[in-house]
Amino acid sequence: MRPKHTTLTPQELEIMKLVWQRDTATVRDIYEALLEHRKIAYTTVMTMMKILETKGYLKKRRQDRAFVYRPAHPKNQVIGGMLREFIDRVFNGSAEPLLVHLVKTRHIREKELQTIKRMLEEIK
Amino acid sequence: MRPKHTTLTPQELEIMKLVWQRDTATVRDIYEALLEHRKIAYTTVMTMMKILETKGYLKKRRQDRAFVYRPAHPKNQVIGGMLREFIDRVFNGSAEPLLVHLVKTRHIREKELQTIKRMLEEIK
DNA sequence: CTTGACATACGAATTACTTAGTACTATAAG
DNA sequence: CTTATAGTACTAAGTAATTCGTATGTCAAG
Repeated sequence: MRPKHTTLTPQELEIMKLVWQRDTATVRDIYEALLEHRKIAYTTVMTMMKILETKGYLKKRRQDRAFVYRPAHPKNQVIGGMLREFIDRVFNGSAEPLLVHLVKTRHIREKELQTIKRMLEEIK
Repeated sequence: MRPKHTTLTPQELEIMKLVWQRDTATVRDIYEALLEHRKIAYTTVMTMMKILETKGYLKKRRQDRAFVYRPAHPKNQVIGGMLREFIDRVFNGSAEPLLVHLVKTRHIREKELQTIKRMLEEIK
């Protein structure tokens, strides 16, 4: 048996990103946005958004004939959860080895270091 | 159709971690290690390791009656790939918003900042 | 030689994820 | 009123991931 994803699956995430961007969106809105990047059927988007609703990531409200969806949780919270899950699964819960990778692959450079410094200062 | 995972799935990762730890391992080695944390069948482990071999993550060699497996690629390389895929998928390829999350959730503190600083110095 | 332990090979079952087709309904245009 | 349009509901189907059972073979102990 395959264990259920506790966080967003790749396709779900793709849709959620678009909804967060718009704050409210219809199936058609998302369908058209996705179409710019790849072939996809309208009903596929509908199914995904229905799933996202039953999973508690989207709320819907009827407006005229169509449903208008909006995020049930802020982006930061959901993405944060995904990051936490990733760190737990891949790095056994500690961020430091993750940082090592980021530095060695040059994802972190001086610029990003300044960002971190500034943020740490602000928190204090 | 669901796109094929280019990186390790959760269960595959769990096994790979144990193999990297040991450098070489038999199905029985991994089976016993996994058993300490959860109920699992011997053949399940065998199947997973066979899959990992066909996917190119493990190499096997017969020794007496059993196969001895060893990693086909260093841990750093594979984990690095997973991290890259995650950053691409979740943060559209840029590490900075990831860092923002790490700071805000207190995964990065002064200690980790020093680590980064030191590593950046060494690379220069 | 027989039997038990242990290994692999093969295949099946279940659930999740992803995609999309068909049927039906309601509104709007002519 | 009829028809085209646009929406939802329902169903189905294919692939991937995960788990494990059964069949089979080999070796060593008694």
